[in-house]
Amino acid sequence: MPELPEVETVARGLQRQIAGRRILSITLGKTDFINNPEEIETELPGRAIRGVVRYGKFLLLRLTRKEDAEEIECEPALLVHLGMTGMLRPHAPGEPQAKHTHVVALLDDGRELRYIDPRRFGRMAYLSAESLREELRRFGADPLEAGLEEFTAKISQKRARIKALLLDQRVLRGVGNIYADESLWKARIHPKRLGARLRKEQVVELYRALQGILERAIVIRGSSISDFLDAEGQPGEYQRRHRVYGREGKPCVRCKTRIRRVIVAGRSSYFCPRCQQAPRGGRTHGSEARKHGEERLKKK
DNA sequence: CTCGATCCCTGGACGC
DNA sequence: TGCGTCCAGGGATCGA
Repeated sequence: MPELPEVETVARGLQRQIAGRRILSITLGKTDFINNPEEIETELPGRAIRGVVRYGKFLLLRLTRKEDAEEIECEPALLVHLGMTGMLRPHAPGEPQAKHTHVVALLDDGRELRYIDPRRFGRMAYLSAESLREELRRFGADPLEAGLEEFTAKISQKRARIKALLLDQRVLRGVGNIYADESLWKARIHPKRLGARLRKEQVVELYRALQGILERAIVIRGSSISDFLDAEGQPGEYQRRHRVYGREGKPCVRCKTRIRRVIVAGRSSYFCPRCQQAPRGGRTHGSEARKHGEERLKKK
């Protein structure tokens, strides 16, 4: 499942592999995950891929054409979200086409840039420079670029659960379920704690944990779960370093307590019930606070 | 503002 | 071996 480290890995690989190549033609398969398939077909051929960068969990392929002015400002781009199972990488000429190949771009060196996505949870859109700017405005700070002050402000002003905040792309862009759980475990914070109720030191811990984990994961090319491969067809290694994600019932590597799984923000959330203390009281039905309140009423 | 529920989609795991 | 069923999950959307 491509999150920030996986998408970063793919972006770097694509940059190495296809930057500078010109697109000769486009062949589309299923297009229900593409905003504007007609424009992809008409606008991409003839354009060169100037560069590939990551933006949150998106891949941004900057496209250029001789007629385009020199300034990057007016260059259009292809925005790609890999969803759960999306893969984007160049294939050698004649390599058999995998099932669920939905977009094929023939490059000027004979290779084919193919988008493969069995579940089609991915997204693709061809955007003008202007609509691209507008689109990207909706997202929060990059967790690797954000300073501690910005991170603290984003987290401690919200009353939502910390797990929901980490997953919310308007708050921070690029964090997904795996790295949210791993960071919370490392910082010893329960996923249901409210952002605004975290102590300052906990926010600092979380900030460091998140950055450290993301950076480490990028170095070893991300986590390969459900067949994730990067732009060079290589799997990542970070899944071997998962401390909580997917480890329900197994002992916490810090304290041996069984890892538990709960649903937070609609996602499986793995945590250690001992290292990551559940919030007191809270507003989940029948809380301690309410019971005390009722008792006090009876006394009076 | 924040929540949960629902939908999208397919492959893989599991039970019989 | 072959069914059927359930589940995974990012994001959009909707109603509470």
